[in-house]
Amino acid sequence: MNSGSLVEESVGALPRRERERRQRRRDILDAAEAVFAAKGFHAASIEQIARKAEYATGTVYLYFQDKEALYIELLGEKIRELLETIRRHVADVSDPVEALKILVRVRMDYFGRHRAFFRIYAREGMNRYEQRRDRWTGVTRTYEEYLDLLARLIQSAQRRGRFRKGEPRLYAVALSGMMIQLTLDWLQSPEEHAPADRTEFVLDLFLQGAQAD
Amino acid sequence: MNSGSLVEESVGALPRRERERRQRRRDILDAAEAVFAAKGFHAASIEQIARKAEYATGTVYLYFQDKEALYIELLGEKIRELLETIRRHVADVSDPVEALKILVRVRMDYFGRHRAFFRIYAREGMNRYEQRRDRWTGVTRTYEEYLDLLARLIQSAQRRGRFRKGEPRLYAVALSGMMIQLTLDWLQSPEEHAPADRTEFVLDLFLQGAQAD
Amino acid sequence: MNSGSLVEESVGALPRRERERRQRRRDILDAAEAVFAAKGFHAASIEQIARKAEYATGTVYLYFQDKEALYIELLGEKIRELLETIRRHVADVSDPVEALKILVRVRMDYFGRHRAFFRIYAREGMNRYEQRRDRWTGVTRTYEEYLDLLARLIQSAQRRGRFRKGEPRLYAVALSGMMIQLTLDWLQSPEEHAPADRTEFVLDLFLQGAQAD
Amino acid sequence: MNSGSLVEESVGALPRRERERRQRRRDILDAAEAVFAAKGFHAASIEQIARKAEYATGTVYLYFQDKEALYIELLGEKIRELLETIRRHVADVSDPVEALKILVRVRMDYFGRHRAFFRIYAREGMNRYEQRRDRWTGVTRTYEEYLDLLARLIQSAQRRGRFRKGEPRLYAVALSGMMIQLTLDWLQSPEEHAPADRTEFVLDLFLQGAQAD
DNA sequence: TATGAATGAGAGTTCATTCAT
DNA sequence: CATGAATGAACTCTCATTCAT
Repeated sequence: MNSGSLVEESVGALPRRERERRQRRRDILDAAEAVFAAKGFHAASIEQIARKAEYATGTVYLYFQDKEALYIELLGEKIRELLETIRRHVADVSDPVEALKILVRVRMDYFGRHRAFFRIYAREGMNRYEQRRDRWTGVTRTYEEYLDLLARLIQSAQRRGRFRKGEPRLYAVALSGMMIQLTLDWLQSPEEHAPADRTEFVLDLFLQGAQAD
Repeated sequence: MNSGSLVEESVGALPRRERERRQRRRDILDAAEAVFAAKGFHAASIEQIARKAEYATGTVYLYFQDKEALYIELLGEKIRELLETIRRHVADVSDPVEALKILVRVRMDYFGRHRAFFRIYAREGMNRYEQRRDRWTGVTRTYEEYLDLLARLIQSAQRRGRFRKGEPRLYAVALSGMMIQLTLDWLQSPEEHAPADRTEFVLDLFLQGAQAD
Repeated sequence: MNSGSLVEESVGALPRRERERRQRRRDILDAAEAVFAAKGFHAASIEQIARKAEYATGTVYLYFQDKEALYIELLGEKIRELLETIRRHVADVSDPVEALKILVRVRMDYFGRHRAFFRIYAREGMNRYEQRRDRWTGVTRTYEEYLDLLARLIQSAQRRGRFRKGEPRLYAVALSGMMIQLTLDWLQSPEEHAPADRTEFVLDLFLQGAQAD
Repeated sequence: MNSGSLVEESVGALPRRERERRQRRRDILDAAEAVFAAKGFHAASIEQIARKAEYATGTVYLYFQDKEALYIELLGEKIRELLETIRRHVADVSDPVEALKILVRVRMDYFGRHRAFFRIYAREGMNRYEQRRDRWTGVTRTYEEYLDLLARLIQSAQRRGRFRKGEPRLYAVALSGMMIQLTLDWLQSPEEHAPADRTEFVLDLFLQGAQAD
């Protein structure tokens, strides 16, 4: 029993080394999120990020190749997380309109809880810095997957006669735009309304706008 | 004749000095628009802007206090221009829904024709750099005026029973978000659709979404 | 007369702007020579060079693309100067052995007077830093021209039966090696001998070594 | 048996601890030779050397005080080795001219077989980095011993009337310079000649150059 | 004793801004 | 006024060295 537990010490968990390594990456990513959100890519400095994460400048470079790589990884991770959260919530829902409602709620909620990330996403989101555009393919692809998911739900609703005709991608983009702008506006205003209000507002507007006559 | 021309030199026009001064400002603003649009605020350099405008670096500083001031003035001017164009078109239209249609068309058209500006507006638009937030009040105010105009039209339509209830400002923001995102998407995609298509798409979606039952 | 002199003000000379520009380049090159000689390429810093030349760091970059470009230009210029000095002295000398004597004397003298340069030349001389090897072609070519000149004189002496057979380039390289090493040794020793002594020593050794039996 | 092996463990050899210690030093020195030769002192990094030797970065510092100490020790060891090889070959040769021939052949051969070392020796050889010149005394002294050996052979030949008069050290330095430069040139050229050719070339040139009339 | 992650000083380079001409 | 060379602070990134494990 004892020896067994000794053996199993790291079963089901990562070895300490790797665990710590990931923690530090996390620390840096979190600090980067805050700083990038506050200042944007260029105005943010590696030293600020390092200081905020309570590491030395050089340490950042042990975990990320350079400033842009850190930025991309941050964005990619967050978008992936959002996409996966949405997928999880939508997975078992067969009614596409119902699924859309859930998607909008999850997304508005996610943005409400990750304001720092949202600032980056909305304001500098798909900006590309430097020359190496290939580095961005991962992020771009994830973003496209998210749009595809939205578009497929809309298409599905159209086929069932619930939504009227029209290019599904355009509906997806328009819906996305409403959510982004309403969240941005909410972030800047002195929190009059709860973000939940805006969620239902978006849903009402979009669902009536898209519904079949 | 001679004396006449002497007198008329500055009749109905600004004195030469002032005229030239404005022309130079214009040159610089135009160059700045192109360069900021292509590279974003930080990556753009004053020297590039000056060279593009065919002036020396130092000259820029005779017309604008610093880089940020130039950026803000450019943005403010463009938004003001947009707002005034909209106002002109909407002025004599008494039906608020009709006015809204015109507003959307004018705005989508404006963005379609001022892509350089739109890149700035959408991507870095409301980003503030530096600490001095007060500098931005002018731009912010103009932007708010534009949103107010939108909101008032919506409120007007609500009062006439054409639109259903709901915070007018939220409708305004949502409509704005759709337009921005659809234009952005159009800028990045390989021009499948004409932007005009997207204009009518936005109108259909919004008007049905907002209409009273 | 007066007006004539006014017109001729810059005849036969460079305009002030260009003159000053060259002077500053000179200042920087001179400072770079001293610093590179004392520390070698890597250990020398742009800031040291700038400070020595009494300019700001950034100024160096107005005249040279980067650190390596400055280094290459410095080396190239000096070697070119040496080559031209030699050519000038040798031009009218028809006897190849006599020309060789002059060449050796000029070169030893040049090194004696440009010790800083010599340190660079001898110790790090043909080292290439960074990846861009093409940048070096100019310098390399000039150096090869110098070796060719040496080799041609030797070949000429061989044809006249003054020197014995053997690959002229090897004689050139060997002679070059003697001069370099003797100068290096002289630089490090407490100036016992005048460098002129070493010049005659090299000549005696080489000419007897190479002479036909 | 057991006790025997226990006893013999360190018979005729160093204790295991010390043996291992020396082995590690060797490993590191060998790796350092390759890396320094390929990149030069500054561009080489301790981490590269450690990785090449298959140790961790920190381990290098258990065996050498710092980067410069490692560099100096490497150089010193190699020069010592060369000096000893020469001494061994020359020890029993009574004719100084014969001994010189052997010396040149051994040295050219040594350089041909230790190109990595030669690159260091010739290109950065006597460069000193940092301020602490005293660290270099060991290397310098060994180098001087080598030059002395050369000079003594020459002096000996002079006394026997085989070589003409002249400062023996200058002959030594000149001979050294020829060898260095010819080897360098050979390293850079597309191996036309075998290095052995150059060895005989050096001997011919020097011996005839130095011989008494 | 060996490890290798963390450190942080220091390097090269850029560019907003100033100012003598 | 217009110019554009000079400035120097600030930034990204590297790497010799240290030290907890």
